Amino acid sequence: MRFTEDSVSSPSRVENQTDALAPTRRRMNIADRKRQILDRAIQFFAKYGIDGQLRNLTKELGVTHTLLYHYFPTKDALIQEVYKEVFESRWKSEWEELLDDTKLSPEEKFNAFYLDYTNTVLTYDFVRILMFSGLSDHSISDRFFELLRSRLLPRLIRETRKYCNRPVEPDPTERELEFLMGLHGGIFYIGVRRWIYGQAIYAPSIPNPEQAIIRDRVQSYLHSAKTLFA
Amino acid sequence: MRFTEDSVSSPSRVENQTDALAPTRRRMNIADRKRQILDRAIQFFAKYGIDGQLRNLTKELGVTHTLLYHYFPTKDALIQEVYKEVFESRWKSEWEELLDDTKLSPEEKFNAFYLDYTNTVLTYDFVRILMFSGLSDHSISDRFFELLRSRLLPRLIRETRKYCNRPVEPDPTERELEFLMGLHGGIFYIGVRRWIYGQAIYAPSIPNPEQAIIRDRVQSYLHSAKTLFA
DNA sequence: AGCATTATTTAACTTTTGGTCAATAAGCCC
DNA sequence: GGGCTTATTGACCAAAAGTTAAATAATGCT
Repeated sequence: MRFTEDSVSSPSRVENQTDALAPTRRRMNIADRKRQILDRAIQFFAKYGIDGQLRNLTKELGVTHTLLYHYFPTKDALIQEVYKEVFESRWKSEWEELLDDTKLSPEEKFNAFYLDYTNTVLTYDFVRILMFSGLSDHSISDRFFELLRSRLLPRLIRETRKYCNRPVEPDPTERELEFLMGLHGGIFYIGVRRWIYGQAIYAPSIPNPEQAIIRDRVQSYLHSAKTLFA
Repeated sequence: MRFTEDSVSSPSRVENQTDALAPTRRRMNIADRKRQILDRAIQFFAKYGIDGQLRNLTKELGVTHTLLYHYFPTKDALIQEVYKEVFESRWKSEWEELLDDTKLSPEEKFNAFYLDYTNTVLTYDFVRILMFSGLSDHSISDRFFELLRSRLLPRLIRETRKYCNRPVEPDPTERELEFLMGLHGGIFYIGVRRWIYGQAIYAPSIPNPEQAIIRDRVQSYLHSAKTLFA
């Protein structure tokens, strides 16, 4: 009922065709077709949620919904592959390298990391599918947060401490982590506002607004950490 | 398919009954029943989303799904009432009064407001239904954000400026608003983590953790605003 | 050109699910 | 306690939506 899928795009089969009139049909390479289905499924489920109907998804592709069963045994299997694709294949190992770089200052690292994180993760597909999956079963989204928790947060805390001229050794305290989550959540919320609540974020008066926003918040976070954990 | 509703609670009709054996049934006062349905519907749709099935909802109430149509003309009408209830009846006019209070310092106002806001708005029902509604059609959640934008944000910016000893008159700049949204989003993200991603927030090592977390972040926000907008 | 393979479609099945309506019975009034 | 009102139910409908199986035809190979 919700997530209406009325205005799906037309079949659009007439592409790269010599004869534009003939209803050019089928026979696509199996790997390409699977790839095409998966790509479209990501957009589709991001838009309509996992309750979106297969018949509408395939209508966007210009094929019959039964064709899906040639590539995925069940709808749920397709969705699992969508999750896998979105959550796992978007993780950048460069982030860890960046945060471990010895030539950058903590502030530079924070700025660079969160700018790239924003551009990579805070996309329409990612934010919405993460939200849909969390709402239905957070065991799926857990895998992504586990990466965050184990790979990124410790490094960000370490850099915070370096910025504050504090010793790096002991494990992050809960208070430190929560304070960091304030920054992190505030940035993630940018994606929520934009892609879920449909709010325009970009302030026209600010040049390069995304970067400026992050810069303000990072500076605030680091500066406050100095006084907060003194 | 998603949002499985298998483990719904049993009918549980045997309550406040003299004869516990007899399958005690029907005839509830019409206002009470409607109230009861609405309350349960809020919980239900918060848990399973608006695609949750009426038969499962009424199973939790111990009645047939057709009974709903005695109180609500259609499923959508019920959902609209759920939205109305969740979004409109939880708005506290006290928040505006609190922020306008002349006897409190800006910092006290921020702390008191966000603590109460957290306890009122960042509930299971509210956060999830806001998210579900945003994902399906943000025209609904817009109403809530409009309240936020027109009633709360200007006051929070005003208090920020007072804290910074800056003039209150001109309209909030986009940079100021975005910086405030960093705080606000970080706090809302507490609810997202807890109620959508199922993550435990509370740090056992911190006494009264919710208040402490907010205090840290508010102090950071205000303090940074001073240097940021100098 | 003809044939074999198999991607794709057509038709059909099944379950789910919102919704309707007549039948039933709980509670109230006299 | 008999009857009236109406809350509640049970049987049923139709459309939606996942899934299956057989039929069709595009493509590659020889």
